Amino acid sequence: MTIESKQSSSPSPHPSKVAELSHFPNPQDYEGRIYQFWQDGEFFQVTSGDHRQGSPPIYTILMPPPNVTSQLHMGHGAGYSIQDWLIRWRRMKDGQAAWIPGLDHAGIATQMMVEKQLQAEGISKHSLGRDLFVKRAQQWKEKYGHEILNQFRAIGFSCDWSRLAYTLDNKRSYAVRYAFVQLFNEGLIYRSHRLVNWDPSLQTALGDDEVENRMVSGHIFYLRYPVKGGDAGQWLTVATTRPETMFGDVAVAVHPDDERFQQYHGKKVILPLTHREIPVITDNYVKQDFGTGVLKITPAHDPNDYLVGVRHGLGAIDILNDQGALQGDDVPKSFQGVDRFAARKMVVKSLKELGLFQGSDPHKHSVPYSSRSGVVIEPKLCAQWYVKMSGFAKQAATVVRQGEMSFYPENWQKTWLYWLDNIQDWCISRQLWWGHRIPVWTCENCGHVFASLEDQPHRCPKCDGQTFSQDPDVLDTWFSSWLWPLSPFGWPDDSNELDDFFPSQVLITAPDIIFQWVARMTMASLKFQKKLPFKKVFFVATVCDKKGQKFSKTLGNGIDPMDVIAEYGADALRFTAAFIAPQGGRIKMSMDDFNIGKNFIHKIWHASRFILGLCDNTSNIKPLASTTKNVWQLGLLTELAYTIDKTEDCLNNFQTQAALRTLYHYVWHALCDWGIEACKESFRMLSADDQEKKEECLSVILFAHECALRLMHPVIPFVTEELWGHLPAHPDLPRAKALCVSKYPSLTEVPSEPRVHEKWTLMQNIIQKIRRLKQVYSLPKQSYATLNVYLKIMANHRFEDQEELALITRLAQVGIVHLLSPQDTMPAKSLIDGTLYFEVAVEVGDLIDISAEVTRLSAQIKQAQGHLGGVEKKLQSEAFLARASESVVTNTKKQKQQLLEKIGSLEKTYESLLNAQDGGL
RNA sequence: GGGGACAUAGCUCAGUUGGUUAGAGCACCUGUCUUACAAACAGGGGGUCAGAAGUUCGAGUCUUCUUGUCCCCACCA
Repeated sequence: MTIESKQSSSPSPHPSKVAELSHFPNPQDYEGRIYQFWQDGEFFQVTSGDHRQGSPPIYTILMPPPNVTSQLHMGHGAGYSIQDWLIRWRRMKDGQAAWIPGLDHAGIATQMMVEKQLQAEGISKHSLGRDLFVKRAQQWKEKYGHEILNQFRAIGFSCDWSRLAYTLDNKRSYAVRYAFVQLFNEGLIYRSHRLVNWDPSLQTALGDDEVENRMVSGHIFYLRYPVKGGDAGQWLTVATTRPETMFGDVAVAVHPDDERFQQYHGKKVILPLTHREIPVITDNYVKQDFGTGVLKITPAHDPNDYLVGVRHGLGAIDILNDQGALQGDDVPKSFQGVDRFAARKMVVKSLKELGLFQGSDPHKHSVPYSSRSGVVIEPKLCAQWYVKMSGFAKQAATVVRQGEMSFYPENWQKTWLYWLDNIQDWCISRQLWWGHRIPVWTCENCGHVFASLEDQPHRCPKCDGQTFSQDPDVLDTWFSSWLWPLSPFGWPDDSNELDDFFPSQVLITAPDIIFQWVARMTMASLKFQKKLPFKKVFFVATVCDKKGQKFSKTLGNGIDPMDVIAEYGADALRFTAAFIAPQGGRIKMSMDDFNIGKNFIHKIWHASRFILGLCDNTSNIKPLASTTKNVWQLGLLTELAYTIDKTEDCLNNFQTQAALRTLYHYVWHALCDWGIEACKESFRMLSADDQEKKEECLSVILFAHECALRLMHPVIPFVTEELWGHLPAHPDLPRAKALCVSKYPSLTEVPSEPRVHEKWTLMQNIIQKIRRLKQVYSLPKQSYATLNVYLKIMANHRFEDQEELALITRLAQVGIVHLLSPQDTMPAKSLIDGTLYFEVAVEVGDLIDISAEVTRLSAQIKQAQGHLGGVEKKLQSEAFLARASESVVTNTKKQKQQLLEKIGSLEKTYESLLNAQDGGL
């Protein structure tokens, strides 16, 4: 079924087609109504299964599901606007396109928001209990999920709402369990006791990607550890940024070759404050020239020390509890329960009292922070679940190396490969309550540990036992996100939907989740479906404030899309976001920028008003094929054809900014500045009874205008849909029920003639030069209607048609334009300008003193001669003639000829001006 | 330390196999309420393309270095 055959049977969304458009577009008058119309028409819903009867596969884009932590910000607004642009474009082009909407439960981020909320209410999460806490989180999700969906509609996103998926709903949860169980049974998920990133505030392990390293100005402290059996005052001085971890020290290490410490090899030192004895070990890891050359080894609280500890079989002493306070048998009584930062000061103070503190130096170093809670991460030894990544990473790297998957901009490839080639296993367990519960069970009878697809397993696979305990932890939120290319389509059940929508065509997302999300989706799809989830990944720009700082809640520098919509309208938001978004990199955005979009909408609104006005007098609109097209008409249509061609080319390569600039130029300049203005003049020149010619004008301008609406619709859907409804249909542009499902203009449907376009451009240049002379020399306005203008054409275009000269005359607002042959002499007392292709003279007589023009003309001649000099030098160079391509040489020769002609003509004019000046004196 | 960039008009940025005299939007200046649009129209001014060297007949574009800014990854206690 083609779109065009769905002829209008539903009521129009518009109150009245003949109603005058208001003077100023007010988006609030129509945006809500239009969106309702789209929804009622179900225009964005995709019927799956259609394509298997011979239609092409469905063009699909997966929306990166926004977190339900809070409402959307302009970062979403900008990134999603681009997606909606592309999906609307494809829908109009192909007849079907699916944008799959979703919401992400955002495990840790949402849990934190709920905890904060509880804290504000004075409720502790533990007193509330797990079940009630999850209920609170669900309420949070309902509230913000609802708000987000409202925002989507307000911005005009054309998602297929019937396919809305949520990472924590039943189907998606089943997919998560299925994936987990499969990987578990294959041995790709395992449990391991090792050092993890611990967030003492949220009291959970974090993935490496949830840790943010910040440069901090701190101190490096020098602590003296007395040597066992040594003289009083004999000690080794260690350098550390974390004195409070000394109770967990298991050794001090020096470099084996460090001559300063040879005598201590094999000896022991006494840990101050606890009097525990620890060995002096040697390890190449120690840098002799850093600090004191003596390193304290604290395996339980430092990743590097951990490795040293493992190498030397030292064991580890954990001295911190889950909240980050000191605790344990090795911690002296007075330090028990003291927070790590308070303990730092206490240790320094105590050592000072003992004379074992040797001072401190300011020290800049990087400190890991939780990107969630913002507190300092504590490395902690504990058991967590991991996914073995090496196999996944290899595959994901290979597909990119072999060019099966590509990035826009492509430089992300290196980042991708570097990460995958150095990948660490993925820690997927979190000590949280909000998320997918880990489907691992322990049989209480035999102790067997197994993963289960069932909500509640019935019997132990090993001993038939019937009571089990489930792992209390939940999965990393990305463990559901990485299934996103599959889970919205019924996976893992055998599903036709999957055939329809998997793989999708392109992923459009922010570059900062390339590892967490993009890479892992690639891995999951390759693993579970043996296919890439998408072959192209387009990274949108990051939205920042004017200073280049990323929008953030804490800084309060963000822009709320709803504020933008209230002040400027959704179309202005979308247009502006697309217009200022660079290719990659960052968008520096401020509220004022949305005037760009607002102005454009204003412009297209008024163009429509004008054309609607023309339609009032003429009911008959001819097909284009039946019209004889004059220069501006064919010129405009050709420009339209170029625009269609270039836009398509840009969009295919995700060059959205170039595409939008092309469209902007067409609408504002080609259509409004030149097309409509020429159309007005044509109407004025035609006699009242020349109805046929007027109908031809109308046909062309209406066609060019409706194509503009169609071309712009994916970017500014509301205003174009609204205007489209007011304008009469053009016979060459069949209409569907709505603009959003009408056909996108295609090159083959637009008459074009490059030679005529060239001529129309030449005429525009001539008109601009004449206007320039009038204004630069401040000719009195009263004289305009009687000005004589002389025109020489050197380009290969003929101006025999009086209508064309008349059009120049009218658009340039002069009295009359006379055509001269290139050999003729320009009249005396005139102002001259031109290019290589033409020359114009505005005869001014004694209106103004032309001595200034004499000076300007001589400067012009000089400039042209300079240019000629350069060209001649090129042509005299044998190297140039020998090595430059033939077309370049030909062009250069042609250029030389044109320059010579121009200079000749200018000199002639110069002479006559001089004579006129003399004569006038 | 490793990697990725960026540096073009006052501001934000285009400039995709090197090829006429480098463009746009905003801002600025001048004129105009010309019956779609003053949120507009018409016109104008403004850039030794960060600096240096090299490759080339020819460099904003390619190579190297220098300077300045940003991002990512890793991390020395």
